[in-house]
Amino acid sequence: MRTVKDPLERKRDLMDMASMLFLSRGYEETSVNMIVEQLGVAKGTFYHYFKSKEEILEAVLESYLDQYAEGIKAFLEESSINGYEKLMFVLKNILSNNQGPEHLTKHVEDNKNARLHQMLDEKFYEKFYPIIVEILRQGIGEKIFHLQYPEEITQVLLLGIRAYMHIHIPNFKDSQYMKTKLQALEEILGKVLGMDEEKYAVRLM
Amino acid sequence: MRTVKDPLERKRDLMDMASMLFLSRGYEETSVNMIVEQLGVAKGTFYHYFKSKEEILEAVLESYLDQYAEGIKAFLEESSINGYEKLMFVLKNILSNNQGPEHLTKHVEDNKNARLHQMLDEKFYEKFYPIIVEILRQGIGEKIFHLQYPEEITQVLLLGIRAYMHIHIPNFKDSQYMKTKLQALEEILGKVLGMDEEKYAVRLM
DNA sequence: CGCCATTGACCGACGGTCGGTCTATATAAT
DNA sequence: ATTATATAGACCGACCGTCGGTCAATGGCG
Repeated sequence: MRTVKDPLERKRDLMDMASMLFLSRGYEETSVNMIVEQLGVAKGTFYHYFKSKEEILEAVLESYLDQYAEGIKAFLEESSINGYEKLMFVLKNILSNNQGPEHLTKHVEDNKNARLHQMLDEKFYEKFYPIIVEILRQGIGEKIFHLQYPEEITQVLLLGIRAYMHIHIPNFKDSQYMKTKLQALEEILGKVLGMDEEKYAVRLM
Repeated sequence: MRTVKDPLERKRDLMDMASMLFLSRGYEETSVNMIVEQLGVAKGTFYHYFKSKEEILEAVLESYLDQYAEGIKAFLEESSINGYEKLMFVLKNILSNNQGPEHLTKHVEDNKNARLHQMLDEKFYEKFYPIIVEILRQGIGEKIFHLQYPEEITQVLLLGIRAYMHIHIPNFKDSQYMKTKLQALEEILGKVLGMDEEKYAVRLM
């Protein structure tokens, strides 16, 4: 049987199925054959739309992170709050984002998703770096933050926090453990951002 | 032709060859066949010593990082310097360690080494976390550092700094760029560690 | 009719397995 | 002390299923 679809729709179908399988079974453990079999299309169709398995991974992650980041950017632009409030909003959002690929993927062993995580980290950084830098600049202008290297600090924080929150060595059900992590983060951020402790405090909870 | 060797030596040979190939061609681009062909041994021999390609990667990285961390530990234990000096020593060492796998691997595209880097990061963290925490505790006892969450701060810093130093977006020959990165790091560390600015300053260069 | 989305048989390379061989050493018999 | 025998485990390479990827053929639609 041969069904011709709107190319955009077909591409979406492929990406959706790939996304589902990557999340439930891991990237390496998902074969191109599985994707096309589940969809009932031929392998050639897959390679008509994507030139490699890695390319569809990139497309899936790009699409996900674009949506995510655009949502946040839209909110920030239409609200006129200060840098401190913006930063708290974004950080809380990121930290509570145990929805999304990272979370759904958690039950799959990491070693079957090395490439996925690497690419996710890259794209996450790529999308959020400009947002955070902009916020820090605003906060510096407003004399709320006091720091000399907003770009570099954004880099360390973005990368460090992400990796930091991914460490779940102990029973990650333990909410006390998470609480301590967040408290420590508050201390670190307060210090690094150089905020006036009397007027502002990092509140992540 | 069949040559029987001391098993430890054979294992070393396999690990050395694997290491060389992983570094020069990348992990994914190195096949088990290449390793055994270069050594002139049969594939069965490889699987007699390692139960998977991934296992030899782990053995190689474990061996490398063990050596590295043990060297540092030995130095720290036989010297009786304060926490501040110890931390500077370790940080400089880590930062200048653009020798070692990370550096040698740089000319290979990262996407052919996702699993290698993931595992390297894990093992790096695993080996250095206890060292840094110990140093921070010492420095706190000596009233040099002032912070509440040495464990968590070590986590963020270790992970953040590593990822941070790996970003080489612009021409990484540009020493001014590296200098700015290090200056920013100095500022961050100074703040996070809560050091008395008059007596101590983070000096990474 | 011409275009291109779609098909699925096909390919080489890969990681990994397996039945079996060879040799060095320990043990027992002479 | 010397020789036969048994055991362990290092070593071999043909073989396997699966994978990502290719491509010539073909069917459907503007």
